[in-house]
Amino acid sequence: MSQEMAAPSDPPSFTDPESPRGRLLRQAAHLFRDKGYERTTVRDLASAVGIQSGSIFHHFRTKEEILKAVMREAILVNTGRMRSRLEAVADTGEAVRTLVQCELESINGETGEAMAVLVYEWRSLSEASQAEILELREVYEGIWLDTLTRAKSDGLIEAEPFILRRFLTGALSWTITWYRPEGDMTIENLADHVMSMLKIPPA
Amino acid sequence: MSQEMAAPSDPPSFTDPESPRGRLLRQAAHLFRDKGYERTTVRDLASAVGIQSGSIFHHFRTKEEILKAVMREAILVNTGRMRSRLEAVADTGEAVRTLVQCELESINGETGEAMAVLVYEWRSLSEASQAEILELREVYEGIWLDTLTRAKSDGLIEAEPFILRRFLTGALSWTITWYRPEGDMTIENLADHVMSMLKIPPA
DNA sequence: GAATATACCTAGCAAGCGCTTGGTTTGTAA
DNA sequence: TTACAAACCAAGCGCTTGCTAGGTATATTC
Repeated sequence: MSQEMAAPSDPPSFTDPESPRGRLLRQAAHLFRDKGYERTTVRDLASAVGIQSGSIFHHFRTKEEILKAVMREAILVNTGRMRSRLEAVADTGEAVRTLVQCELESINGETGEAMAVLVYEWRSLSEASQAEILELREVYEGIWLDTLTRAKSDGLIEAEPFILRRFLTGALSWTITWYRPEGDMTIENLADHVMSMLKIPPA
Repeated sequence: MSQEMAAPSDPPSFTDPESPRGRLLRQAAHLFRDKGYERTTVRDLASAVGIQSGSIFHHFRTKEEILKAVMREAILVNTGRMRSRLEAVADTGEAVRTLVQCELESINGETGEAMAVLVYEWRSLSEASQAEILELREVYEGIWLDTLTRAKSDGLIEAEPFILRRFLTGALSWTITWYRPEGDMTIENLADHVMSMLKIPPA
């Protein structure tokens, strides 16, 4: 006789990538990015990790919860990395560059698929989940806005921090559609291009 | 006794917005943008235009063909408008500004919903349809690239036209997520911000 | 006034979907 | 050895989906 234990949902921290849950999240990010959330079935996801479709629901209560978890962990990882990189930086111009570089890495590095899912599959979240994820995003955006505001009062940039951040969000996130890390151009080169567009001189 | 006539697919030109097909396309753009293509059912679309779900297939052979038509007409309309506006412009800097302004209007004006669908629902097209739409996009992108290349050889911009165009694509298309035409900022203001970021002086 | 085309309706099929249920296997630790 | 939880399987339910079939109403054209 077996008893039902509710599938766990929001762990306090990151998921171990080698755990069954971690492998599931990685494959989910890949499939959701590749085919879109709605066009990815739980059967697709299950066979990608080599289990039966029903077994998914031992790890997550619903399909949507998988999507939410993918987004959640992506933001948490990238907010954390941004924070720790900023600690080593005093100069404001250098701080802006650090943020640009971090965001390019988020988008084009290991968490890239999850970040793309975050942008493209937003509407597939319920309103409750959207609010939950939005809260995490606001922490991330707060760091950006603080830094840009400092750059403005230091006279490094002319534009409104709000508007500049929005142009940057678009320009940087769009790199996922065309930038190929295996090509000639490095992420550092990319960041250089951005910085020269912003008229901020190298530190 | 009724005989089957295949539903029409690609008309030579634009669809009359007042025709049943036109109304369907407008509602489709709206719903696809609002809820996403996959989450919009033919029943949703039918009831939005006030007909039965089966009647949709009198006008389009498949649901995907509706998506394709939405994208097709959006590109055609905007390529046409861009072309005609450029005719009145000689100065290269002014030409760049015209393109920026046109694209902002495409994204935030009447065709905005269709343009958003073009960006967000790309993966819902079959490969064959993707190729078809890509051909139309390449005409549009050709105009951009010609103009930016001219601006570069005139010394107006420093960046590679290819890369600059990509940054611009991202930054401009992202405006749909935050810019509100009914607010204080006009599209001209927005274009001004972009031009100042590109260091191109007013004509 | 017969023929034809357009625009729609009613009813429903076949397939695919997320998810549930009840159970088995495997690993860990007392 | 027994106890127990985590990880998974096999089967399938109930519902929604895109789409089809066969028919009707109305307007236009010859």
